[in-house]
Amino acid sequence: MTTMNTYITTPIFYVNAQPHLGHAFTTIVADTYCRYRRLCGDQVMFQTGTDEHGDKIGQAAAGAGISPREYVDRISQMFRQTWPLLEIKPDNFIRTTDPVHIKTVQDILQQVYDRGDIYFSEYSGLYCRGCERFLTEKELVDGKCPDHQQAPEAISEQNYFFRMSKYQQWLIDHINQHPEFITPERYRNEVLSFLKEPLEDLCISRPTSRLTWGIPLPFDDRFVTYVWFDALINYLTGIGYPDGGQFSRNWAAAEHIIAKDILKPHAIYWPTMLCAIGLAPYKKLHVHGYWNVGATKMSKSLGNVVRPADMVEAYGADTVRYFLLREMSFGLDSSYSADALLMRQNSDLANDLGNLFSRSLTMVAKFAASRVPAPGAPTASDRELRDAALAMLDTYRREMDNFAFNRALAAVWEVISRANKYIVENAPWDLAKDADKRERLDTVFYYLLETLRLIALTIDPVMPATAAKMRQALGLDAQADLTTQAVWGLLAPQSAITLAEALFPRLDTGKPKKTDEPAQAGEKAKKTMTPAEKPEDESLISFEDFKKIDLRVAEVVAAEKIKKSDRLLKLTVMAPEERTIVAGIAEFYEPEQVVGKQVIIVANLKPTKLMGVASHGMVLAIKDQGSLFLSAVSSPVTPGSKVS
RNA sequence: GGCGAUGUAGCUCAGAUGGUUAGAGCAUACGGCUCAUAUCCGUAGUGUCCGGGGUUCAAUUCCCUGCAUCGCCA
Repeated sequence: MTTMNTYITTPIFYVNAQPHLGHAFTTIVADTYCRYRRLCGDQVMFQTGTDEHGDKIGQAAAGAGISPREYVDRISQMFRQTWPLLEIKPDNFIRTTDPVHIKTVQDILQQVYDRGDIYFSEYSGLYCRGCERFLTEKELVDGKCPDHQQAPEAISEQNYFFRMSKYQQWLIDHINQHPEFITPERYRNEVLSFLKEPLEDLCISRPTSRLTWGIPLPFDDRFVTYVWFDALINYLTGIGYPDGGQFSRNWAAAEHIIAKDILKPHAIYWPTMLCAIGLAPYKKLHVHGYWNVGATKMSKSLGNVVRPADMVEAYGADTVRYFLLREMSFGLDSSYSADALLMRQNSDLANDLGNLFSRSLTMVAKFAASRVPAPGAPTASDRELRDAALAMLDTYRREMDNFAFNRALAAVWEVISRANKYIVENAPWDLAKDADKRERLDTVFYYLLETLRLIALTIDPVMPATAAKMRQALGLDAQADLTTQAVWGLLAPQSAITLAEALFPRLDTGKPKKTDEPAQAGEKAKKTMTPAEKPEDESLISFEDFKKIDLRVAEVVAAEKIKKSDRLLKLTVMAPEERTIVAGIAEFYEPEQVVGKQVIIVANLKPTKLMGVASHGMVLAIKDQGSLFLSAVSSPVTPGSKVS
């Protein structure tokens, strides 16, 4: 049997913001899928990394008063340090500032240029610095970029263009001939519908007069490379293109995992670029949806960003991984909330799986001297449990192959539920009282332990630490393997099992267990209140309340007066992402006085419109005897730093 | 404005080439067990399957239309 190769990538993440839930999800999916493929015996290569060039990076670095190099090193490091917290183990972490990547990008540009697929042309239009691209008139709302609330600048410039249009028909044919090229189907349809209109050529350069933080074009040093053309090539660089040992084998097996916001570059720019380079397109593109936070979108400018490190600290890596994969139907949006996570933790993990594991092992310890007993002849109940577990393995594999992690996990949990039922059906505690029923008891335990073994096997890619604990308690090899271990009856009778700690704690939901009568509920609330926090505390807030306020340092990079308003200034700040904040300080500050200042902002205030300008946050200022002073930072810090 | 998707129990969602009682989990109520992390098992519900019209013996499922939400495009 030949070994299958799998090459999985996440996007390289843009270092203009710290890692958040969205980044974490993509990377958890990639890691889980990689672990799953390894379990199936594949040779797997898993790559993630950071994207570090472009306008916004240059600006953010300037805003922080450090060099772009220092800036990208800092943020890239945050990504690199986040993944181990989530039990994510990439084989390669690539950075677009790596010398080998820069060289590869230049080689490819030269090659495509030499073939005549890059040409020089003049372009004039409205350029939005926030988007780092030209906008069409129709995209503007009130003359401004709808995403950045900024009037674009009219720019006329010469640039290099990639003949993307030349490959349009080829791409349409390729997608039609390969139904699984882009999945789920909704995104494939979206791309095909986009391709019904003529494709424009892609501008792939930026003049150094406007941007220097990028890869110089090899054939014209007055320009640097457009970030997407630079970034996408990471997928090749990371596996040794053009002649690294494993390149061709890995490239044929390339599967990219992305969120839906970067569908176009991956589904359109990238395949046409590959075609121009003379390479086959990647094998598959897997597109997932967004995580909303509660009922609203998670966005940098709303300031409701969920940080993976915080989640892990609160719930543990396995719970976070399980929750995200169980809750999201791949391709669709889902919403994250602490409540939903607690529900999963308590119901699925602590009550169902954790308790099943705990009660089973305790009973084997108590009634079978911590040894795996030898099974006797199976009854209908035994066979039913075994068949359910074996059938689950098939469903599990099918759904995992399909990226339907939620369904794969649902199938596993059906067996967990089935096993809990099996215990009640067979009541081992009763069997244990009767010496004549010894064989029956042994059989029940054996079937239970085998089921747990198979459960541990299937959850291994999703919850590696938990699976390892289970395997250890069951006295199994550390190495899980779906190709050899997904059969019934592998546990050796007489082998020892060891009691383990509870797999998952039950967490306090912060709600009373039952909804009592209103009066009683009040009574209860009183009881749980400590004397110290009783009556007079209405004007005091708890530390929990305080923690809700996301205070950060922001650096003002631009400021302008808002017409028809005496009091309002429109500020553009980096915190660390760019956002617009309207501040009522115009009576005290001229726009040019505030640019460059670092101030403290409330970053998670609900956005509001003031004089027609959307404001994403609030600048803190001090009022004193009719004057007003902006909050200040005692020494320069990285924009976006938390204040607490 | 164009194209597309979605709208099912309190919540999150599944589902049927149209056919007698429309499902799961969570939440709720009641009952049972005691091995177990006050866990587990059982029972009980509740739904104008978004509104309106049409096709049909029969539609929640097909068609049209309206409303709502969302996505892509312009």
